Amino acid sequence: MELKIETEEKILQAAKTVFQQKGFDGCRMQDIADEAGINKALLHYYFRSKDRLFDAVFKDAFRKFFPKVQEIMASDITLEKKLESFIDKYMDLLIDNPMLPIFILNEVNRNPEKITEIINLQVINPNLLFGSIIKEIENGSIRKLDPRHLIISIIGMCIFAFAGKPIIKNFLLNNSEEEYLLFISQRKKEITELVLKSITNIK
Amino acid sequence: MELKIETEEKILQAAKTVFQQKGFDGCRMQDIADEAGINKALLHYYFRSKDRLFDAVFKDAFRKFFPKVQEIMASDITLEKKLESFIDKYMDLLIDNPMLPIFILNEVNRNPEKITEIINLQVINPNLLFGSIIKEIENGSIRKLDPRHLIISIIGMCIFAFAGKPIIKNFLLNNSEEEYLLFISQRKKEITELVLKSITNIK
DNA sequence: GTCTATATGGCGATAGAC
DNA sequence: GTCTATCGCCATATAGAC
Repeated sequence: MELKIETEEKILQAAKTVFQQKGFDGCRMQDIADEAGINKALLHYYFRSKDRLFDAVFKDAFRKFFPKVQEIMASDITLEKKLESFIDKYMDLLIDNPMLPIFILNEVNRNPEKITEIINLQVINPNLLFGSIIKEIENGSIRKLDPRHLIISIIGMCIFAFAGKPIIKNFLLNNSEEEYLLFISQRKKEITELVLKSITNIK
Repeated sequence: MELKIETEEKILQAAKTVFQQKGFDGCRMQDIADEAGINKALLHYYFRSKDRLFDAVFKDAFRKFFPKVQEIMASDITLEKKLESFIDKYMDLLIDNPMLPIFILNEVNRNPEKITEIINLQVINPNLLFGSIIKEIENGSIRKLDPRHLIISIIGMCIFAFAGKPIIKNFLLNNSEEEYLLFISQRKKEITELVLKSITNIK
């Protein structure tokens, strides 16, 4: 029935919202039922247990956490453009899903074994990007650096602006939501500038 | 009595360990009692409630999360040396407390009001560092940039190496703990290099 | 498929003996 | 100060009517 599918989708959507907000341990099945506007028993009818419902949500979120960068990386633009494009797309993703980083990082640290299962589903090929970077190093067009560290640095700079929101807001921005939004809107440019400056080969 | 103090300290130590590992919601009073090698009722005898015990642990952790940088920033060394010294000390702190970032970030996001209470205890003066940076910009010795973004970038780069450990290990380092430790040991130098390159004023 | 009612277990907290 | 035993509640999960 269409109604069946609609309900299942409604549950997944509600679960996504509540799990991301409160985390697995802090979330109650009742919270999800309320958010979905249905009864608690229906959750178990569709997903059998809290764990299974969580898995469905988590796998989706985890996939999203790693943006589709294959097209960017495979394309024929300069490394600078690739990095700029990556930061641009990743920040957009985080703006739309501000709780995603803290959600993923938290669950993955509380339950590190889980990630090992998921990795099999998730075919990520960092070598495409790494190859791009190494080539530029050999060209001499950027300075010698470890591509893995560069990527981790970029992701860290993007993520912390969101995972650290309450801290940033309080200590740096007078606890003003408005100033925080402004800060986030500047962030793309600031990160891109920082990264591009940092990889230049001028001594 | 000395015994009293010893027990209280034992509880705090155990609570710190377990809360950081599992988070407030995922942690059970029984877990802490086990870790401390005492009875569950004793926890309530000393700290009355889970909330109060958590507050004691959290305040301590939060204070630690912001390293004492006053001396560094107030000293008479170059900005480059200041940043290098900050990264050095902060990374050392995180190496000793690898779960600290995910713990703080998680709790602060789940309960953003809490930070507003704590901020009153915590006198942080970012202006000391910011002033240092702004002066160098006016000197023309570093490029024009927003000091706030620079700091958030540095902290993000440091933190993500730890908060993202399971992900980094799995996707970048063949799930090898040994390689991860190596990666962390290189990280100080990589971040410092990246930061110092990024702020230079050469076009 | 969706609901109400309930079983079952676990957790925070307290009472009370020693 | 430290323990055992227990209360009272709340969360997951199921039974069963509609």
